Amino acid sequence: MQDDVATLRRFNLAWSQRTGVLEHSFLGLGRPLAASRLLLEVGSSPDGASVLDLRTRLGLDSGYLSRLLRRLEREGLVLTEPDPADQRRRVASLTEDGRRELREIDRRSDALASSLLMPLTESQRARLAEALRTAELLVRAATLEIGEHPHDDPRVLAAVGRYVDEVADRFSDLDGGFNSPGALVDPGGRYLLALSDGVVVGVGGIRPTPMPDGSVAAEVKRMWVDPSWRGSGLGRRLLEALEQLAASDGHPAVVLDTNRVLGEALSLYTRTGYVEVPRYNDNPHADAWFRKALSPAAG
Amino acid sequence: MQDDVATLRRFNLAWSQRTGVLEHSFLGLGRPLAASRLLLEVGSSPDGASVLDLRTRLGLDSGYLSRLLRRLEREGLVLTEPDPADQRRRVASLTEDGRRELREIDRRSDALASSLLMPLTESQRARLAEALRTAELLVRAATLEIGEHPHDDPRVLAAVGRYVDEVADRFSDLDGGFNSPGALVDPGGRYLLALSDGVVVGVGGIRPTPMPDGSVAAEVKRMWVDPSWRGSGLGRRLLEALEQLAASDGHPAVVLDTNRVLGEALSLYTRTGYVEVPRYNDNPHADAWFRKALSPAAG
DNA sequence: CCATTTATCTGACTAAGGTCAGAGATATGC
DNA sequence: GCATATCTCTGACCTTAGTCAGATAAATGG
Repeated sequence: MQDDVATLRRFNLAWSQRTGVLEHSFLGLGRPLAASRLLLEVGSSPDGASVLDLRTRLGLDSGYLSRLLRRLEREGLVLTEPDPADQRRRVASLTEDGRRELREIDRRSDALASSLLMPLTESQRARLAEALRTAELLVRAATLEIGEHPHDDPRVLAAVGRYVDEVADRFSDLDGGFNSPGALVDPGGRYLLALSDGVVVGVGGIRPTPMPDGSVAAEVKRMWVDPSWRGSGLGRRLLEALEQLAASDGHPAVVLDTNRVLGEALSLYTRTGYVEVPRYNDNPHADAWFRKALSPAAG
Repeated sequence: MQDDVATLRRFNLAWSQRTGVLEHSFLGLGRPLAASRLLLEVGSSPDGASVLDLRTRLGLDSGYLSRLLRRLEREGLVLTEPDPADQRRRVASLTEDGRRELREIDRRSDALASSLLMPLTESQRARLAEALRTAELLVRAATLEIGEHPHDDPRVLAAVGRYVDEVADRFSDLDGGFNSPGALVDPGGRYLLALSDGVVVGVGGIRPTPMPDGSVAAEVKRMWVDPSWRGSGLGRRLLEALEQLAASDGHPAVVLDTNRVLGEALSLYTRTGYVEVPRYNDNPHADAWFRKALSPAAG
């Protein structure tokens, strides 16, 4: 661990010395860094962003943000108009000049990144890119936020939708039951989202389910991990968080069904203490059923 | 290449968002960032640093630097005294309090790096550290400076010394000829250093050498790459730079001797166009001799 | 309809970061 | 020994970054 800390710090020093330039190149366009960042943020959503939105995303004081916006307006790069739905709010969007400016910033950042890669051979570049991909995934994994969200949160619905799309791809005979949006999430269930920089990269839910013996257990449903996040241990963390949720609801056990085609999932369950049990439901796409008892103290 | 540029930029964004905090934690000690950086820089050399030195290393305006130093002096963290060798100059060094403060900054940086690694499993941490090591090596390789330095530059002598130590380890019967410092570098030779952040990570030289056929060729001598830099392509780049140097001196060819024990070196030579030739000197530790003709236009 | 809350903006203020023009002292070249 | 260059410092000045206290206008709850 101490070695890893030293490695991280050494890397960070070397990296920031070389890419600090990259950040400051925004200043090369004769604009303070904060203004450039704001321009980027306004441009990140195609239909503009509300001032409130920008404030939370950039973490700026409202007075400061207001002045920065005035500056970009004076430069003719953004346009702010009242929000028709709520006249107190204002939405900022890029002008044509603003979009051009954004492309220029993008071009410069690309050029700088290119100049850093240029001295390397093809195979070195590939090794570097691979290392950076790995490092990014793991650093994101380390700063992931797993939290509960209401069943009707649009992000929950969207994530479950992606889960269903994937399942539908694997079991092509499956379509009927999933076509109505209401069937995707259970209003009686509780859902967790894994967010990385505000982007949903994983979802999972539990819902109370009657067992053949008359008891009620928490059933894990709709567990999905973004393809680019597989192998990062996120599935395991989601599962553990769901188990905690179930325990805090007083459930004696967690159950789930799966299909043996999904090898990774199967091995996750057995590795984390699940034991195979007889069929407890009539899901036609399942061919394996698991159960894990929860310690009553937990939660 | 375009993909690699995008990967680099994505990584940089994710990384700087998470470690910007790390930088700003210096502010946590109630001191502006510039003052903390100055403190670090003063502390980096045990005997203190001249104001001139600090100015070039940090790239600061002399007036600004002066004020920052006064501030640290007021806080009792550094002490500046006139340089006995040149009374115009002043050298800044840490006080006992300054060293304590530096340790505190170090401790905090460690704690922050730890907190980033904490959520990861042991194996994830190891993977991340490995990726960061690779990325650091390659990024350093991309920003390496290879340049000529006088044969009596102390850094050249030190680097050649390390080369000799290593050779002496491999050929234990070798000691006599190398013991006098003067024998290590040839005043008639030209030497290249590879510098990463000012640290020597490789060396190589050429010197005119008479060939059996009466012509004179440039002989590559004292080529050495820091162990942590092997596999980064540095050897090849040094060799190419030496060839350019030889060509600019008007030499028709580059020659070198080596020993078959040094497999990596051997394969570098054959890969880059060297062909084996008969013995051209009486080096008792060599058992292979190579030659590469230079195109007269080059240089 | 009125009190309260919400969203944005303006004005006043502060610290940080940095530049520029000399002043003053010391070293160096001739 | 004198002109010139070098090194550090102070004073004046500027922009950037950010905070805080209201003012204003629109929405919301009752």
